[in-house]
Amino acid sequence: MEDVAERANVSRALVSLVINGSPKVSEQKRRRVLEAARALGYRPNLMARSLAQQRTRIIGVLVNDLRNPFFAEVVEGIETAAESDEFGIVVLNGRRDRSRELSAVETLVQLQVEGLALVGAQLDGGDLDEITDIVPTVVVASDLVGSVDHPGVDVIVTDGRRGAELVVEHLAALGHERILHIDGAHNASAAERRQGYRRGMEAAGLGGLADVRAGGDDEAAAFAVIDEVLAEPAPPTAVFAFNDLLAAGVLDRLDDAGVSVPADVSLVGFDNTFIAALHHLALTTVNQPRLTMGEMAVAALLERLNGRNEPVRHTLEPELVVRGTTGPPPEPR
Amino acid sequence: MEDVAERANVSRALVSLVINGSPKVSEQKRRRVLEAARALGYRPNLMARSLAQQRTRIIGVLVNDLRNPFFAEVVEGIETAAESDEFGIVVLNGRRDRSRELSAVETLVQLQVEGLALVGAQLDGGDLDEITDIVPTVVVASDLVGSVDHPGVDVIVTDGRRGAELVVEHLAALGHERILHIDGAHNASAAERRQGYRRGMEAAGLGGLADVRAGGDDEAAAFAVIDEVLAEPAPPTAVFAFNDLLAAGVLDRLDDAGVSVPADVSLVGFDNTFIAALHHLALTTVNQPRLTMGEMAVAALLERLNGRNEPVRHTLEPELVVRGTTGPPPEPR
DNA sequence: CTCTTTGATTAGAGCGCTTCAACACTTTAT
DNA sequence: ATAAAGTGTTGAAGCGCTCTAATCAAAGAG
Repeated sequence: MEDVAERANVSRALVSLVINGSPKVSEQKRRRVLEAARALGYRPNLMARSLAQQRTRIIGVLVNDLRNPFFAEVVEGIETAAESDEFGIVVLNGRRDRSRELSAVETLVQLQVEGLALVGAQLDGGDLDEITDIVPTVVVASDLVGSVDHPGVDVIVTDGRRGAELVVEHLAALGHERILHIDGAHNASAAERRQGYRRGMEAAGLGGLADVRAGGDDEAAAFAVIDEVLAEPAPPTAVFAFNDLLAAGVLDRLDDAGVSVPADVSLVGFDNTFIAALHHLALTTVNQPRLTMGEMAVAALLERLNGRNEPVRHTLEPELVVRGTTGPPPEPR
Repeated sequence: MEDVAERANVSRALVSLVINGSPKVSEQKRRRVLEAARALGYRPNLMARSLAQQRTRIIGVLVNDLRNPFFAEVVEGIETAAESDEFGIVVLNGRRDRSRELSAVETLVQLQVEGLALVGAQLDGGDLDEITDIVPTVVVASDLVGSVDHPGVDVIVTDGRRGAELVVEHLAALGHERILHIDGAHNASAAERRQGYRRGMEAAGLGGLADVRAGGDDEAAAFAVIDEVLAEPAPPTAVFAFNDLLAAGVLDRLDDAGVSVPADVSLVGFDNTFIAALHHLALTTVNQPRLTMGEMAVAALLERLNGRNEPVRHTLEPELVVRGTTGPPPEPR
């Protein structure tokens, strides 16, 4: 910067003004400065700028698992929205590990991000106690334990309970009774969907048949469960998996076992990722409006930055997407 | 920091030493400082630290498209490797748009990243001319035009030419002659695969039948092409798609048209993403060792930081993964 | 008891930028 | 003419940290 100033015969202060597009700089000097900057290949140091300005215009994003297309798309939504408000984002990947999530959040805070978006995070409310008085935080696509009454945390979720109910209603209407739920284990939205599943079963008069088994968040987690239930005397006629990835795993395993879908067993996923839409899977699933979620997350953070102080909670409506993996149960023999 | 120093009755310098784990601090003061820091909820400001230290320990990652699981996994590889060398990464998403890539690179440079990893970038060599004298750069999973003889750029790629040849060899061996290639359009590795396809066709004595059509990088791009070729008098008996996503789109469209795979048409993808492995697709494809690629990318950057000056180029071997979408061509009627 | 050595601590400059108050000009009003 | 107001420019302080060189205290050597 020094060099640029010298070359353009102006002060460092003026260079700063030009770079930041201040209106009160004469056209002549502006040109001189810009030219000098170009000639020298000058690039402002964002670190120094942030330090001096006391703001970074960066939103920190912690994402549970980048490999899950659902999260990747939520992040794209966040990025797009942030961009149009002149914010940048820094994405850190928790890689399905809670302790990594914790240290990632710490890193983001130290980076002085102005807002924190936790996408599908597994943290619990307590982990955030300190954080939230420092930086506005929004939890997206997962419902942290304890975040409910956390005054510093906004929440953007699809109503997982309702989504799960829709699934059960759909399956029950088709005539299914033994509906198994393979859950998302430690995954943050697992509890909610589990609860919705249970409620749905009760509502359908199938409360006694409710059966939840521990899954996880990717295909592999499904294998063991499927092997297990197929060996039982009365295997389920329908499976509701925590998400599409898990459902894809279920589908694979059922395939291996020679069980056909939906003739023998119906299958439902969650998230409506592009995988579900592939014709060869044609997975019945529950849609979450991911781009909207990303946008709302950014909107919530900006409102906080503009002074809002009460927590906000947006619950979006899930939508059942019926494709080819659900049908009536097989005739009992 | 000031406050911490005061509370612990020491100088700011000592606080710095403690925070950075310097060995020459008495146990007593270390304790005092740490306690004061905890009590005050002190968090070092990474911006300030980087500015003072003149280093960031950050590797900038530009990724072509986060929604493509292939790239997401390369990024995970990079992140893992970086982490074990005590580097952090900042991921920016080009979202399939070259101008966005350009500005993302600019942002990363201004962020003072110590290394730049371009994953699947569409930039061309010229875009990087200025950049590479500033920061070590490695191009991963794509071959930028002009990067070949760019002394400041390292390259980590799977041999796309060879991969494409493997595909054609496989199809030709099965008896296919009319093998269509739907390419990756502007995608950076498209040219290489196209070339490999052409060579493979020549080698198999099918040079005259080589047929390349413009695709893109996701499912949608495939639709138009499939509609087009199916309407032609002699449609292909095999399709080699630029990547798995594209192949999934092809599969969908063939399905719609009542064309069965592999009985009527064989189909091959590229990348061996988890999608290809789903039993219901069982896509024959070409594997790229993505985690290894990520690791090698980081390794290359670190070598640069340690003084290496000649460019390095690692070409990894692709591997054909035969699954269920390829078989002999239908008997001519 | 003084002199050196060693180890622990600190003052202060500096990292690259922004920004505020002050300054030198011009222009307009009086 | 002079004062007031407006423009464009600049010097210098300060953002939160690190790090070198200097200082101080304690221990060991002579």
